[in-house]
Amino acid sequence: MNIRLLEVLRTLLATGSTIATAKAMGLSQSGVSRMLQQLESDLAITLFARDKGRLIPTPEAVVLGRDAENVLLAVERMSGHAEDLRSGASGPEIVRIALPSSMWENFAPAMLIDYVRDFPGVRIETFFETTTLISKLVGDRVIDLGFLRMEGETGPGIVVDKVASGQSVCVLPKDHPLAELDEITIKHLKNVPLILIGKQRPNRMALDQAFKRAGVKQMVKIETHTNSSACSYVAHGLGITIISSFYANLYRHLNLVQRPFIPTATQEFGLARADGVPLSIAAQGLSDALKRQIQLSQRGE
Amino acid sequence: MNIRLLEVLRTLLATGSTIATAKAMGLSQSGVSRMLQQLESDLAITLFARDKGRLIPTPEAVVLGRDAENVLLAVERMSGHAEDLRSGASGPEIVRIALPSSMWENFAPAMLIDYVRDFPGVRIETFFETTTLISKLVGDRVIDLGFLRMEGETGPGIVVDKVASGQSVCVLPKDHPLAELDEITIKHLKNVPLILIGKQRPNRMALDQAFKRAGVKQMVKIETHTNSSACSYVAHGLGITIISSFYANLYRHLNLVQRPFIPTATQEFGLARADGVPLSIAAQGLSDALKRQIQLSQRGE
DNA sequence: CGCAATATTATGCGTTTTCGTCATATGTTT
DNA sequence: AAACATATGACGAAAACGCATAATATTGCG
Repeated sequence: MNIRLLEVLRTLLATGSTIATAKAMGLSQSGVSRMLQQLESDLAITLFARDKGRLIPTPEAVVLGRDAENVLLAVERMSGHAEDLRSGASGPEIVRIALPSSMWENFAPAMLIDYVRDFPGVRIETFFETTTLISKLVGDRVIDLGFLRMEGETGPGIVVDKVASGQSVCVLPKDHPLAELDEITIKHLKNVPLILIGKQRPNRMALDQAFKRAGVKQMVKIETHTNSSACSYVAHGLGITIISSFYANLYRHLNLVQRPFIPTATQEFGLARADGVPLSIAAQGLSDALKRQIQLSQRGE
Repeated sequence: MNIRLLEVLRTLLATGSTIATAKAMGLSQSGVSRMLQQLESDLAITLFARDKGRLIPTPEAVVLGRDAENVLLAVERMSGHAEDLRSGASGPEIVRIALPSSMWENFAPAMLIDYVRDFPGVRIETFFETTTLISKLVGDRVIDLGFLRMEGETGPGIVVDKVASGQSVCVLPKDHPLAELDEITIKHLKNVPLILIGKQRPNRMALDQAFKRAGVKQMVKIETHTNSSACSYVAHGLGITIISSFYANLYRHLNLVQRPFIPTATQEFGLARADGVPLSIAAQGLSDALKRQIQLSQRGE
C-alpha cells in the first residue's frame, strides 16, 4: 500500500483517463497505467473495467476510492501539523481527566464538587471517551489522568493504579421475572431479549463463546457501545444487559437490579497517568477526589 | 510521505529503540535508523533527541505520532474494505445509527421503544460519538444514519436532512439569581463560574470573541466536551453553561431552567445518510422514529 | 574500581526492488 | 486518416533495504 498509488486512484476516478491523470500528476501515461495495475494487484481487486480501450470504474473502485480519500486526508492533516510544528504556538493551569462516557451524569459532577472545594482556582477539562482512547490520551500526555478498565497490556509510558473492581452481572428491571433469582446463568437467558456491548472486543467475544458452549443462541436486540446506554435501554424495558457491577452500581437510580452472572467474570479498573511524570498538586488532588467518589459509588456492593 | 515510514514512527514510539522496532517489524536495525532519518528529513522535524546513544521522543514526535496512527488506521480500514469486497460478506439485517453522546439517557431509549414496535425483528446498533466522527461514520458507510449538528460543510457523499433547530441559551439551576431574568447577556456573566464546551471549535471561538468584544473576562471553571456533562455539572451547582436549547430541552428533568442568551445564535441539526444509497425500509423506519422523538423532546419550546 | 560483556545508534558499501520514462503496439472513435 | 485511448518491452535512476562494523553508553562481576 502506497500513498502515491492512492493519489493515482483518486485522480483516475476524478478524470476518467490515464492520460489526464498523468498530466494532472506530472507523470507519464504509462506510469499511471502501471501504477493502476500495481494497485489492483496489491488489493487483488479489479478497480477498472477495460471496455473498448476505456477505463470504467467498478463499484469497488468507488468504495475504495473513498477509503483512499480518507487516507490522503489523514496524510494531509499530518503534513499540516508538521508545518505548524515547524513554525511554533501556550496557557493557565488546567487539569485534564478522561472518564468513560458512562460516568458523566452523577459520578463526574460529584467528583468535581468534592474537588473544587479544595482547588477553587484550577480549571478542569473533562473528556468522556472509550478506554482505548483514554489510554492513548494519557500516553500522549494530552491528559493528566484517565480512568479506564484494566484489560491486559497498557501502553508503555503509562502507569495504572488499580482503584476499583467489579464482576459481571445481569442488569434487569426490578419487575423482571429473572429478578427473583439469586444468580443468572446462560440457560436463563434463552429467548430473552439482550442488549449487548463491546461487539468484537475480547471480553464480548468471551461472552459469545460462553453462549456457544452452553448451546444457547443469543437473542441480541440491540448492540451498543456504552454501559450507560445499555442500562438506559434496560430501564426502558428494551431488554436486559450483562455488564460489570462497577457500572451497574452507577445506575442504581434507574430502578434496576443486578444479579451475578454465571460464568463468573471479574473486571478491574484503574487510574492511568503518564509514567515518569510527577502529578502536579492539582492533578493529585483530582486523583484523590476520584478515588473517594469511587468508594462512595460502590458502597453496598 | 510513505506508509512504511509511518509504521516505523508508530513502532518506535511504542518500543523506544530501533532494535526493538526492527525486530517487531522484521527489519534490520540499520534500516530502521535510516528510515527514521528519512522521515525526519521529509518532515524537516527532529522526532527523536539522540541522548547518550538513546532515542528520546520529542513532543513533536508525540503529536505527529498520533497523526501517523490516524493515517495507518485509515489504511487499515481500506484494507479491511478490500477484504470484504473480495469475500462478499453478508449477515442479518442490522440498522446502525450514531447519536451525540448527550442523547443516550432518555432520547435514544424512547426512540428505540417507538421503533421496535413496528420493527421487532431488526437488530439495532447504536453509537454515541461526536459530530465529526458521526459524519465520518456516515461517509465511510459504517452506519446508516447519523444525527449531527449542521455546521458548514459536510463531507462529500453525505446528505443531511435538517430535522431540528435550537438557539443558544444559558442553562442554570432553578434557584440561580440569574433565573429571574427573561434573557441573559454577556454582561450578566461577569464573575459567574462557567462550564463551557467545544473548546477551539468554531462556535466556541465565536462565543469567546463575543465575550472579548463585550470586554468581559470569561471565568471558566470547567471545560468539557459534551452537552450532557455540562448540564449535569450545572444541575450539581458547579456553574452555568451556554448550549443549544435543543440539548437543554433533553435535560429538563435535571431541575434546570434555560434563558435565551444574547447575542443570539441559532443551531441546526440534521440526520445524515450516505448520498446515493437508498435507505432500507428498516433504516427509514428508524429515521422516522428519530424524527418523532425529536418533536416530542422539543415540545413546549 | 576496572574491565568485559552487553546494549544502543549511526554509517560504509553493496544488492535488490521500486518507480518511473521513452518508444511502441494495438484498439476505438470521429 | 487523424485523434484518442490503454498496455507493454526495455531500460535507468532512485529508493529501500541488509550485512558488517565503528563509536558510545550501560551493566554486571571480580
